[in-house]
Amino acid sequence: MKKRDIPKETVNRLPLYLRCFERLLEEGEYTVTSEALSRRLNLNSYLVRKDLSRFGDFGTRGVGYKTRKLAEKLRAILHVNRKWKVGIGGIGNVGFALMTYSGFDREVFDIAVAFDKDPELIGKEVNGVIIEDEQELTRRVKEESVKLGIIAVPPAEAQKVAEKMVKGGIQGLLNFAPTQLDLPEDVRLTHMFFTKELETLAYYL
Amino acid sequence: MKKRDIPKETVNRLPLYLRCFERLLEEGEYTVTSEALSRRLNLNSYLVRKDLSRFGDFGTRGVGYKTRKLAEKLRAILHVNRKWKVGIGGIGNVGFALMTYSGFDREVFDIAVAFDKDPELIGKEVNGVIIEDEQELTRRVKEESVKLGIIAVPPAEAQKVAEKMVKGGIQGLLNFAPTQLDLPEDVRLTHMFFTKELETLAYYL
DNA sequence: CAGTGTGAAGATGTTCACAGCG
DNA sequence: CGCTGTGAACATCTTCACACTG
Repeated sequence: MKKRDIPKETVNRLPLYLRCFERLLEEGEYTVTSEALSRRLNLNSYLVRKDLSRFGDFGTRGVGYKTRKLAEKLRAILHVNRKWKVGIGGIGNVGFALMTYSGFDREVFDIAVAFDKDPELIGKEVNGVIIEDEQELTRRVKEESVKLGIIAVPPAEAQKVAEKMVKGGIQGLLNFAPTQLDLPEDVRLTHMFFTKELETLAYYL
Repeated sequence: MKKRDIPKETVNRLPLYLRCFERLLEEGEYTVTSEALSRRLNLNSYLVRKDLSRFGDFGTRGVGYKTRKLAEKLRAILHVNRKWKVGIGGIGNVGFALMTYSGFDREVFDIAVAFDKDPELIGKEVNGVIIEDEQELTRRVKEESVKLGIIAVPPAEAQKVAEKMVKGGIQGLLNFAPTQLDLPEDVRLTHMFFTKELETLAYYL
């Protein structure tokens, strides 16, 4: 089960499968076929089977997949069967929205620390978390063993804040600033860049 | 220049190239080589050249690309050399953050209409736009010829709101609700799903 | 002669057909 | 008998080598 052997496209789909199994469970469906799954996700059933089979023989021939079992397996594979502390840098509109976003499961992704450089914001509480001084970022992230970070500062400061996070021991970063970051190879980096997505949409219209 | 012939991965990179050319222009760099571009974007220079050459012979052999010319070409290719009206459904934390987000160029993506079903919000003004009743969505979107939409409502309502948008003539949708949408083939759909990205990061840690 | 543009080779990802198990 | 799991075929995307040109 070496991570290098799993296509990254497959990994990108795992959260979709997980969500689907969780929803099915809520709906009282205890088994599901690859065909039914593929219809829900707008994929091809061959692909669903290939993806899931990469991690083990989870299905039952002639029946399909057990929703409860698969949800559990996928949570383990994705490491979301535990709590991850998350640190946010920059509490502007985006940072604030993330701190108060109700879509996260706080038992999995727990926003434990938040930073800004604005003295007006430092010390304020948002959704149970006190905003701290950005100068303390590295120290506090290390202290709290935060491993996941979110960059929500303006583009000009993104690189600097990202470096502070990495220095604090952060291993995965979600970057909301519309700028490229130059970080060590071993730091996992994902971009969320609204404008880029709108531009891509505009291309096709 | 049929859209079908351009790999979608290339299209996904066009906004990155555009941003890079714009930045170079600001920095006073009037030409740039594929090699220098590729270093900025963490890509391979062969790929940069292949991507750009799909739309025409934009480069000058022995020199590189002219930043101003390429920025203009890319804006034309992406159709961001004009104003697009954008409609937002759902003014919760995410919708509000988007309405006040400073990263959009308002001359390109202009949030023209915003909707919510909460009577407390309807009639309020956010960043120059008055929030309207969600019941009016289809009519108003049609009236204003809005072609791009953003879904920022809770997942349970996303499908319904998306259908209203499509009925109003919207052709491209950016969905922030963590749920699959079932829409006509000809509506372009992109998902922005924070939790999915965090889960993918967690997988690799 | 430096740097683009491009056909061909290579890598990655998806679809298919069907063997094999419950 | 139905549905999974999987090698093989196919499609897509990236890298490479180099011809070509300003």
